Amino acid sequence: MLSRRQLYILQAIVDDYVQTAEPVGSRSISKREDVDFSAATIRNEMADLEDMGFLMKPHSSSGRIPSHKGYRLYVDQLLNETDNNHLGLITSVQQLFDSRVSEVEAVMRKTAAVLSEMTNYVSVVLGPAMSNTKLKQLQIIPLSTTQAVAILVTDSGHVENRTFDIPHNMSLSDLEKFVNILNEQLADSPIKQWEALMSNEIERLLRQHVDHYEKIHQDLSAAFKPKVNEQIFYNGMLNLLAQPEFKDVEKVKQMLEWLEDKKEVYSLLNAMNSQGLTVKIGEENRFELFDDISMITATYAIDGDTVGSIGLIGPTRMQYERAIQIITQMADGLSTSLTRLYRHDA
Amino acid sequence: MLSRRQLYILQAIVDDYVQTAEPVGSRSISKREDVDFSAATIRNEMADLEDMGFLMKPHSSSGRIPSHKGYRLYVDQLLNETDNNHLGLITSVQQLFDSRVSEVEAVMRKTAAVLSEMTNYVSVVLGPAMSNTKLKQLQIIPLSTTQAVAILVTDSGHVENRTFDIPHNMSLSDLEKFVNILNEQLADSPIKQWEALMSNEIERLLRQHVDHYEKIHQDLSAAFKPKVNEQIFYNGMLNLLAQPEFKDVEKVKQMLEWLEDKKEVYSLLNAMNSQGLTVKIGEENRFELFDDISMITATYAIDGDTVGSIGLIGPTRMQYERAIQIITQMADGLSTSLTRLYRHDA
DNA sequence: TGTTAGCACTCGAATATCTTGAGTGCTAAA
DNA sequence: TTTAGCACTCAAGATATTCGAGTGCTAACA
Repeated sequence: MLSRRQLYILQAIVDDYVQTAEPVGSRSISKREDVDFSAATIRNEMADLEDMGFLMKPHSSSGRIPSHKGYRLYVDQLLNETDNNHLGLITSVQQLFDSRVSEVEAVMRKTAAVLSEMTNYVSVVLGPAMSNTKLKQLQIIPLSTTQAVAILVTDSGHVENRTFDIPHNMSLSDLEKFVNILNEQLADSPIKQWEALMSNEIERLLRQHVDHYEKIHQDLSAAFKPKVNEQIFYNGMLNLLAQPEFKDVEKVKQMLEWLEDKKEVYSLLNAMNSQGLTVKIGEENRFELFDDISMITATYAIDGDTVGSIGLIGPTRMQYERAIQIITQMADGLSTSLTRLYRHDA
Repeated sequence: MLSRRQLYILQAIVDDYVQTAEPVGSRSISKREDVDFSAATIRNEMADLEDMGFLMKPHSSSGRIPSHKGYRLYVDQLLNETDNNHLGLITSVQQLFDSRVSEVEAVMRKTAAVLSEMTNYVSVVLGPAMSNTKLKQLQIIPLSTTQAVAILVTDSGHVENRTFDIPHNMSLSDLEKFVNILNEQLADSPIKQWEALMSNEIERLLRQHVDHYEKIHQDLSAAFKPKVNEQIFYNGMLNLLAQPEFKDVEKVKQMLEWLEDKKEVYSLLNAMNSQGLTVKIGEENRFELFDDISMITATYAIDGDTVGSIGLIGPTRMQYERAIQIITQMADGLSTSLTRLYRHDA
């Protein structure tokens, strides 16, 4: 068990290092006002903390930097004690959501923007999983004799559209019939049940009422399949470049490559989905490449159901306290905002 | 006027330097098979070329590199002479457009992706100016008693949607009337004329048939105003990082910042809009920051009318010949593909 | 007159050497 | 248990050294 003093020293080192990105020496700590023990004492404590694995030295005669284990302790134990309410932040976050943005996508984008702007880290926002939304209306608008647009509107106000070629042997009235049937049958059923519904009754109905159904089905099935994949929004990648840990172009490249491959980010974020606030430090992360990168995630909910998550990516040397405050606030605000947006059944 | 031999040497230097990014010395040129004059001769010629401003030395005892003027000459005179048809390229570019992608946005994205993949430079694609497209249909789909989605479909198959709050004092039947009037009046008129139309007859009609028009107008005008601003698609920013001219993080940062501010890129691309193929070398560019960056742009057209442009951004030390070939092909393919997409009046 | 070989000279880049100072660990005394 | 003191370490920065690719110039040659 760590003594009060040891905790103090660990905290001091993390705080210092987070700010300066330089190893922290015993003297610099002993100079603090509220420290009444000497540098030598601190050195002894440091040595102990190092033995326990909370600190490291970049080289044998340098100051200490926190190890991952050190950060972990800091985040888990030292942060909880601190006051979690810097009022300035809260209000400014809440303002964002009060300005009643009414498109889901706009809200997500804005969230990402604010998140990265406030923290100077990279923000990732995973759009809400739409699997529970229901079809509100399906609409076909012909553009010409050969092409038409299919428009899917969900009860959340999410709109998807796809241009498609009208199959040769399909008349306009056929098309209308086709759409009507789909509309009647699928309206108000959750998108995730479509596949199942489709293959049963509906298929029978269609086959019965629409000529050349088989052929048409092939051509159109793609157009009417909603993409359920949630979108990912980034913001503030440039912030990363300002950090000294990215002074090497090669690393920047790796990082950007990793971010560009959204699949990876997606699965990482998704994995955190049921866990509320999460702090992954350094190699705890899946992405082994980045030893000195941490990631904080938080989830947001609609009507109490967790539907997505937002994240912050920064150096392990991160302002955890501030970042956690901000991301928590954002997640809360996002939840409120989305719940309001989705609640049409008033 | 430059002699044949001087042109040859200039070309050799550009070609070499483009590949290696290292200053080119006289000996390395004299070693070429088709060179039957000595290094000393080349040195003399080089000195002359330098006097004329086509070459530079990074320092007094190094090999030569092309100056902007040198690149300019290379692009303007030396490239035109060469065979412009490496068959391999052309077919592979054309294939892309044969695969009948049917969403405009998808085509633009794909264009950007292919462009950067083939060249290893950054590609910029400016979406087609939609000012000539016409409204096909305007549709309102209520989500609840308080919210609805407005959907605009243009004759090009472009769909835009916006969620909005239904004004308190507006009944559903009012809303329907409202939409019907707009539909009747605006259908088949080009989007750019909307503003004008709106403020005249239509406003009168609306005022006549819809209660509380003034108040409603305020709330809804935003929802029905199409954003005409063309989209910008990038691709291949990572390619840049591989270039030695970007080994400095600071510069990478500047570049990404510049690209992120789409306004600038937009205006630059837009300025090129009426000029077909364009090659801007180094400081000829508006963006003075980047002395060693070149930009190639080409325009594409729908039915013969230029509607947008695509660009490639790379180091001044660029494979101009190849890049020009590729971008030209892409622009052509894009024109064909879009013309086909927009031509519904068959 | 144009071309070439030869040679002294230049200068960046890579490498080695020196210096400095922040920081440590250990010891011995308070 | 704490602290002062001191020898020791090592990265980082400053200087010096070496190396070689490349130049310009001169003089000889065709």
